Amino acid sequence: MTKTKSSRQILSDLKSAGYRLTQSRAAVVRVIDEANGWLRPEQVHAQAKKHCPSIGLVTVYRTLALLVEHGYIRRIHFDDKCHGYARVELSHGHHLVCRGCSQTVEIAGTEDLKPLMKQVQKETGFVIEDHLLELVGLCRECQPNPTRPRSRHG
Amino acid sequence: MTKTKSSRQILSDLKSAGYRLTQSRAAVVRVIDEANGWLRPEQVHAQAKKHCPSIGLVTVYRTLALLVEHGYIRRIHFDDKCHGYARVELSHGHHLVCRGCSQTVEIAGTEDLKPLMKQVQKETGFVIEDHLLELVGLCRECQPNPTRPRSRHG
DNA sequence: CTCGTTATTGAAAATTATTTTCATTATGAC
DNA sequence: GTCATAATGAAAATAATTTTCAATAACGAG
Repeated sequence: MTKTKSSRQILSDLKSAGYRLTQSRAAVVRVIDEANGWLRPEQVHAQAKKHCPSIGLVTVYRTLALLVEHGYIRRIHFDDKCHGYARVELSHGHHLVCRGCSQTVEIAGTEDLKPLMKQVQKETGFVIEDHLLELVGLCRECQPNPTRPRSRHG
Repeated sequence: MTKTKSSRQILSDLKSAGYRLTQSRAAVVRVIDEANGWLRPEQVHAQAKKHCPSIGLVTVYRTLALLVEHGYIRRIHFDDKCHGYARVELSHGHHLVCRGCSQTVEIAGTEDLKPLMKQVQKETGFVIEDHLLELVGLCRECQPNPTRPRSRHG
């Protein structure tokens, strides 16, 4: 249902909104658009440099914030201090994270949440616009060896 | 189903696991136990000081990490850099965040996710141990005035 | 196309949550 | 009580993110 906007469309939207159409912004938007999962700011920066070699990490942060602000992308939270960013459509996929090896799998099936959302809307009066589900567990390979890795804060 | 362990029980579990039973730890565990929602490390520290005036923020962090490690509490993520911690039982409640005023509401009803979890386990081979659902929307009060607040990164 | 205004940028400094280091303290076994 | 050592607190270190500010580039007017 929620159709992701193309790079071009996002840029033209921003232009209409009064923002200047800079190479840096084009680069970041393009990177996000072409990625098929979430990216950390550093990764966005690395990729964006290919299209706009002079772009700085600071501008990446600023552009990401702009895109979040305008609802084109969504911020994703992780256990360590790093955040990730993904196109809005992608962030709707559920997240399955392995506690053992940290691999992350995207799972479809937002449909299953519909009834829950409806119920919550009724009970709380909130209008729900977005959701993010993170499941944590052990993948097949880590199950025989469920060592709890001294999570990245050590 | 998931019954929260009492302060006392957690402490005695830790003792059995070979950890020393210090005043600092007792204080942190007690604070977490008495809170009826999530707390940021700073808040835990402030509360814990009432029971153990000498406790330092560093020890709070260490104790929280210990409790997470052993599965007594769960870390919760926020848009800004601050994390929150809550008893496991609480963290299983779903999270409803208002995009307008940032208020966060805990909602029960993990049951609705059971079928989804089962399906995912079957499809992916993961053993799912925990989950975190964040719903984002607008609360009743913010609905008439859906100004997007320059999210806390400014 | 050129010029001027001004939004945007990059680099470096600043900020802030969290972690590490290490000398000191307090817990628990004897 | 005494002792070995896990645990602590203070300060320094770290790392992601923001802010500052002079330099640059986008784009509307001419």
